[in-house]
Amino acid sequence: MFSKSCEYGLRSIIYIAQQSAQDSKVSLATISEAVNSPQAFTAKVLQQLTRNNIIKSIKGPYGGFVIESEKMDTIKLSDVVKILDGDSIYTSCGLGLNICDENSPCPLHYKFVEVRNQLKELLETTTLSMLVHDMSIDVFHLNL
Amino acid sequence: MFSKSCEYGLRSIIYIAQQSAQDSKVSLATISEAVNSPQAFTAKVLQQLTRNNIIKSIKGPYGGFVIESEKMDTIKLSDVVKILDGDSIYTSCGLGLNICDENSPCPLHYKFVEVRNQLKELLETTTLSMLVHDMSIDVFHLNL
DNA sequence: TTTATAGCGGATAATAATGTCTTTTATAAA
DNA sequence: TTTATAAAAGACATTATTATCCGCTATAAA
Repeated sequence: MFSKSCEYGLRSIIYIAQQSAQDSKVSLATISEAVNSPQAFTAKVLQQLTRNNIIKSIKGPYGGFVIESEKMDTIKLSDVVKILDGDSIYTSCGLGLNICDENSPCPLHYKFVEVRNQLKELLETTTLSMLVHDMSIDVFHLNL
Repeated sequence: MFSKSCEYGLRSIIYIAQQSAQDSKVSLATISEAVNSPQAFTAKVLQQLTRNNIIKSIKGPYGGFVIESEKMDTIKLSDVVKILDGDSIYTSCGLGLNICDENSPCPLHYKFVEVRNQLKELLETTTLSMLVHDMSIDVFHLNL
């Protein structure tokens, strides 16, 4: 479904969001430990999210990553996916055709559109604050 | 979504099904031309489908690939996907976790299950005969 | 101001996916 | 039986993805 970069990015950002909601910033080491992802590789992913103003990085001792609280309910999962994987998962043809739309559909087009749209809907309607507030951390995990 | 192998495999098998329905077998060269896929690579994919008894290959002059007519309505798209990509697309966690189910869900689990199930449903309920009979070849294409 | 810390950036390595080429095997037709 | 044809099989090449390493930069605390 998603690339490893995107999987690590999504897990990381959900974790950072949970921690930022409690006013605690988290280091790369803490994040990669918490979401069970390779540290150096995760660093690259977080750099991309930082450059794109999704998260804020703080250098130096006691540094780490945070998400500013006012951004929590504007950042959607689709923003993260778009940065890390592009939006081809929910725009491109299931059979891999370059041209496939209403006007010139592949045999699976109409059925595929439904699946794609449901995924798109899911990613575009889920904000970080929803993931932080609607879910108890006891029930939902990020690291197995 | 799917690997290139799987995309080529699906396009090829739909094309072979359409031709077999008209009692004409098709060569690798014809197939890769018709579905716009790299010939040698497509050969490997078709070999896998042959070994798994999805299609039948005929060697020698005037040889090629066919699908036996009685198989047309038992072969589902999910069979092809399973052989070429496994079934992880509609079984595995969106965040890439190894353990993620009802008992131990990731934060996206319940929403993801819906998308996965819709995809699963699509692949498991679409047979080759459906794709051959319900669709005019004039409207639906396989090669752009 | 010095020092230790933690993220940044670039280079490099390992692995997997994608794609090609060449030889062998089966077979239909002459 | 010979010959031409087309798929099978295995080796090889290329590219993309995933992953690691190291020196650099910023910064908080002593």
